[in-house]
Amino acid sequence: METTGKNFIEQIIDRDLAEGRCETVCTRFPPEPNGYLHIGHAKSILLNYGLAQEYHGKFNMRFDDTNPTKEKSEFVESILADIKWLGADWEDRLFFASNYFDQMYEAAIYLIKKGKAFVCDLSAEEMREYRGTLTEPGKNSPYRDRSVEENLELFEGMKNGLYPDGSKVLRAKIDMASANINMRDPIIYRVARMNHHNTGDQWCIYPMYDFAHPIEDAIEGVTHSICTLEFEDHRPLYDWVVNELEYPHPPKQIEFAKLYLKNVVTGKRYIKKLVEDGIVDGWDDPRLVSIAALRRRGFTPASIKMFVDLCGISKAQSVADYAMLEYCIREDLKLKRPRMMAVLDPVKLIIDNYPEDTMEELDVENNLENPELGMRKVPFGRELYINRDDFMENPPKKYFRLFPGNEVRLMGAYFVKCTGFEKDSDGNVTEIHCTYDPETKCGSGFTGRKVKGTIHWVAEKTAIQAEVRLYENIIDEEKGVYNEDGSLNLNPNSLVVLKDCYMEPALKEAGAYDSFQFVRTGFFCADSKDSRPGAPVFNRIVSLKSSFKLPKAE
RNA sequence: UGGGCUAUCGCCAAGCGGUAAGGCACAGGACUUUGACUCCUGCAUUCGCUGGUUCGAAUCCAGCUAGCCCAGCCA
Repeated sequence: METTGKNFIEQIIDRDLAEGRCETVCTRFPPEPNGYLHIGHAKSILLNYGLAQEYHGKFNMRFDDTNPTKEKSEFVESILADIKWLGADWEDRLFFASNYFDQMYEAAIYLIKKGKAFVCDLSAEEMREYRGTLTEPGKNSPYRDRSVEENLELFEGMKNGLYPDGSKVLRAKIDMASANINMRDPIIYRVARMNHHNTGDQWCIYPMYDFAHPIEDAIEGVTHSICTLEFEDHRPLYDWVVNELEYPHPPKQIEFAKLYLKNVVTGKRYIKKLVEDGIVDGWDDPRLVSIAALRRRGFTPASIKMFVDLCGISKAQSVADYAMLEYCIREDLKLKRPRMMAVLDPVKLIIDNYPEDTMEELDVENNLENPELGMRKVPFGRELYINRDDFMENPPKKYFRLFPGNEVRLMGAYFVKCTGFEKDSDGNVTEIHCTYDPETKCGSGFTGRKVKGTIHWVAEKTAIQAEVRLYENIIDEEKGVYNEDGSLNLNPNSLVVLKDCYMEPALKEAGAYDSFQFVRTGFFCADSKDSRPGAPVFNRIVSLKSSFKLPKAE
């Protein structure tokens, strides 16, 4: 389960430490508060936090809030809550890029004085024309050679609100002929009157990411600034900024591949659109893979950590199998939680030789693999519900659940032998009849004979009935969530499956029954909104992994 | 026809010149009060392709090919 070697980032850190480029390690997670976190962010959070732990360094939490139009306080709250839930601890180091606006402004002035930045009056369209294309170099702005004094005055004017939005920008003076478009005199400050969630109306100029980010890292003493692959082209600019600003211990940017999940909508942009279009109920809709949704559908922090570790860190574009995520939650829960019985798609089972009007309380182990979880009482009677697919009128070979003449074990109870069944006019099985053998009671030590099948059941009289919403993950990655014309490429009606469900009464004492976790494979899950730590799990959490397959017809 | 990055089993992923780890998935078998779990077993003569260097190459060199990212006053 553990990988043998260190990942490439650890190798870089080891080298930096060994060669004295840094003495300690400081990482950070710097989201823009413009949406909820999802499984991909979990990778970054756990990577950064894990590295800090591993090297006994620090992990900073920082909001990269330099573009107020998209940002909201609602998102900073949810992001903080999700990170806490995941278990990453920033201690007392919660920062906002917006708190560094003064220092960024000073840094810009420093650059102007060095002759490395200039105020440009080109319009956005003109700027685009001057920038050149991927294959052709750009050309210098006519404002590029303004004097330091003029630039200083103009920049101060920008800050003081002398110029309308979009009329002037501050640009780094680098190289308009660079093959890297990011180096073609990039904009580092813009004029924009926007209300900022943190600084209000204090500023009418805002720094751009490429200028702000390295400064934020440098101010905080971040040693390794880990981001995703699409920023590789920005690294030369990142380095340019920390160099020109002459920071004594410049931070280093390292890029790694994002995490994509097969058959699942990953990507904040799509998730956001699904939420905004009302296709899903909200950011925590269980069909999504936002952290909030994952939590609601019953995933644990440990399972997500395990998943991220299993996926590994590399620079190769990768799409993880959803099966891996499911493996992690099964693995995490199987020994920790009581496993209880429930019946979906119920059909009645009547034990003809069991006395009417009699109920008995059976003692059943909560988790066969972990006796420490204790026992519970499960009521048993003459009439039960079993899963419809646990019975077949004409079973194929190697079907060893219930069929006429066959004997199976009712889990935690007795052996029962099928004696017959009834159908309605449509041919649907309405009830199944059987007889039980009192000697075969569980725990009695009966060894007289064996059965191949064990099925789950719930006593009719005491069953808790509920409608369970099973959700199907949204999306087939190959087709995309949205078509090119913007229309939705999936049928919303197929996403939620309502199931009539009967559960054993012990669940009531264990908590609300909607905290019962139906973590299961096949892209289904149930809404576990109020899932508490330690909530029971569906007894067949693992057995549903591979349900009985019919032999292939020749 | 520009620049950057990537390429090892169906999916992740180690490997860093000495003769292809591991996990998921899958397939057999044993065990079994969950067709689960657990336990065995199998699963790349081969590392995108083609050449070259070398006693020896997934690892070095050259040339191809494929995929991803970049022309926001977004991050």
